[in-house]
Amino acid sequence: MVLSSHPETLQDQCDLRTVHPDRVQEARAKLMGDHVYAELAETFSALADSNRAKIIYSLMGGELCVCALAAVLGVSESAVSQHLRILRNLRWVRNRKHGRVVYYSLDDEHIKALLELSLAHAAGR
Amino acid sequence: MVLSSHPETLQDQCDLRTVHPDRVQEARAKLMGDHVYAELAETFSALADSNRAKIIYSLMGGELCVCALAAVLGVSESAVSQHLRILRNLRWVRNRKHGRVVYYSLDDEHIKALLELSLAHAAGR
DNA sequence: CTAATAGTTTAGCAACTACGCAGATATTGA
DNA sequence: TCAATATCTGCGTAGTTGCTAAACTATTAG
Repeated sequence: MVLSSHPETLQDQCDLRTVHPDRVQEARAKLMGDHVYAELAETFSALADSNRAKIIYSLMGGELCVCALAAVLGVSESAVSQHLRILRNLRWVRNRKHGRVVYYSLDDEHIKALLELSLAHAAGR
Repeated sequence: MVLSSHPETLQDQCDLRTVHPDRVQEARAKLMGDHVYAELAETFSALADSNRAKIIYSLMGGELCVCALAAVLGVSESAVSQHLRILRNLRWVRNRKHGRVVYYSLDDEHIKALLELSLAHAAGR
């Protein structure tokens, strides 16, 4: 989409508070509540770590227990456990306890599409 | 998908290095190169900030200059400029210079779908 | 040229994050 | 019950991030 009040002359300066307050007002009006963006950021930040990305990708092949994930990633079980807690709190993964082993699996069908879109974007560089 | 070697008995302990090394091996083999996950994380981390999410959402309504974005978000132009650099480096936005005004707009059609998927995920809580 | 304006960059600081370590918890086999 | 195992939690440290203030660049008006 192109701005209707598209600036074409150099007189269109950026002192928008006096020249284009309407454009700012329009954009402000379209914004949703702050909590929406906070949630968005929180959701994405769960995926913004390479080890968590590896965890999710590994879980696409089926559920895995904590120590298997630790072995796959090559980090401590403690670190994996903490990553899994973050992912679990945001409902990206769920867990199933079997004896003293806890198996984790993906909990949302959106995750695959998100990864694919992100990879597609990164590939276009 | 369900594990083919799905553990069903308590004898299936988690000492995978001796009991289920194959499962770990399988998952390790499926992993892509480290740089892929680093890129994924980098891509998502660009969206993992509420102000950057607001910037992107604002730009969906059309291009805006830096000071307009600053006014919309209610933060300094410097802060906006730094956010825009991050988004630009990852090709989420592009800029167009007109006189001394720099207009930013979205540079990737994937971004809308990503936000929608993330919002859909967050909504399902 | 000079002053003013829009934007960028840099330095510094406070807040946050990921990790390993050590200890706590939960579950099972003997 | 006791020892072993799998996981989780609390804590300290190193590294990262986002913001402000100030300096710097680029462009334009006079």
